[in-house]
Amino acid sequence: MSSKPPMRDALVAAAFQLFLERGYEQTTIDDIVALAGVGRRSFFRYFPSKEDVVFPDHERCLADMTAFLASGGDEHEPVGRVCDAARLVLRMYNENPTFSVQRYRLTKKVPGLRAYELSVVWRYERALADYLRGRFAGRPDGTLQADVIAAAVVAAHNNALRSWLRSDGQRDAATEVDHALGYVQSAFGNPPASAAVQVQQQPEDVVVVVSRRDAPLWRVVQEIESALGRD
Amino acid sequence: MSSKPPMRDALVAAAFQLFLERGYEQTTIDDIVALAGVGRRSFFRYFPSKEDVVFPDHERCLADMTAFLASGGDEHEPVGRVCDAARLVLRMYNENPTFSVQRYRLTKKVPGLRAYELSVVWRYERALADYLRGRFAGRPDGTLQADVIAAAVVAAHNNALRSWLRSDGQRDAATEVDHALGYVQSAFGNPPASAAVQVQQQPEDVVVVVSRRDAPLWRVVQEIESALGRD
DNA sequence: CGCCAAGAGGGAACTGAGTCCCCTGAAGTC
DNA sequence: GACTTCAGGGGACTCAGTTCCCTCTTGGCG
Repeated sequence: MSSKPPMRDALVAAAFQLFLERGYEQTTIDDIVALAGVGRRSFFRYFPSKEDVVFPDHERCLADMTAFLASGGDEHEPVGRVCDAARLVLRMYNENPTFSVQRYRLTKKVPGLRAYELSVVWRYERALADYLRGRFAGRPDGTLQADVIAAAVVAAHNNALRSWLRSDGQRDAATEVDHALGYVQSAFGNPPASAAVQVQQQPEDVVVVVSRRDAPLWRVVQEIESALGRD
Repeated sequence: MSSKPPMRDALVAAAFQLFLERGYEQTTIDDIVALAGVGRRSFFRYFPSKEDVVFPDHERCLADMTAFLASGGDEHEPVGRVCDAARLVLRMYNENPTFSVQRYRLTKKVPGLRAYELSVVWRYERALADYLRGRFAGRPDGTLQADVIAAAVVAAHNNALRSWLRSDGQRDAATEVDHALGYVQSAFGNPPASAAVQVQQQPEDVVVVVSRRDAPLWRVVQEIESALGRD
């Protein structure tokens, strides 16, 4: 277990105090280190850039997510797995709601912080997409499907997250995210593994597909694709 | 028609020459303006930041996209509409393939440029999502669906775009993008136009779809979706 | 006890992006 | 011909981020 450096927390606290009372761009690194009572050099020891102090826990969360995805679990369904990985991010936000809401207000106002947040979110999305690419290896459009599903999961997660943040943490974050991710799973298939689909090929350039009405759409599409003989 | 300032183009040319021969971070603004034979102040007249010179045409393209989406077209199906909007971006890349490939190599290497590109892509995604939010107004999960579909369209577009850029522009960009967007439409869409598909509903919770083998997949999916009674 | 190695923290100078203010000169316009 | 206007330039300034080197502690070991 790594011991928590109090200096790092002191810098975050000092930074947010100044950001909130005078604005992000109006606060210099020197202001922060002066308030924290440390040297300017020490700031950059803990945070590689000024933006990083606004997202002090994302590095750890990203490591958690990659560890979660790397830790096997290949018996689970891939889309559900990345949805669970996305829930890890929500959990981090939920651990410190007031801080998350303050940061949300900040990033909403400052374009530079919005841009930085995008690069953070992008790394999460890459982690999910890379995992799905591994699981989809061999499928015809494996990387395409992996990228699209990862983007959809992140978008759904962020939609719910932001709606929760806008409510000042009043509503239930987990419920909102579950609902949003449910939409993605319904679109890309949370297969109940059974999926009763029968395919018969007939002559004359015609394909007949017989499907149970409640079969997941993606499963039907998969069968049609192979029946049509697309690469 | 706005007259094209040659100075702007000269700055882009000088910048890329130096970026390619010595690297992005190793090139200062002073190097660029010295090579272009203009004053340092003039650089920032045309480009608000050093990153902007790498994406000189995205501002115009984003304006084109918002104009396209704002210009009615509400008789068209929403998902197909945003797919067409995404194709505008591809068209811009395709207008200058060698430049696009050079820029791709650059952004792939320089983290700062990758981050900046994300903020550019994000603005496209917001434009698509805002349009869809308008079209989906009133639906239960309208904004959720809009955000997710916009993200999926952008991800599919970028997947195909990058695969084309990696091939040095050898493969056909339009074909790749059409295929990628077709996947998204098959997951979310109910698209337009013709295809020889017959649908018969039978009792007993079963659907039979008869399709010509060369029918476009998205069209088949559309018929299945409506046959299955999905909203 | 003295010595040394290592590492946390600090200070000062430097680079380079981006901003501000004001100057110059070359058009038009009346 | 005086006046405005505006693209362009020059130079000083701020601030983020880097580099180099210093100090102080800590702790191990002879």
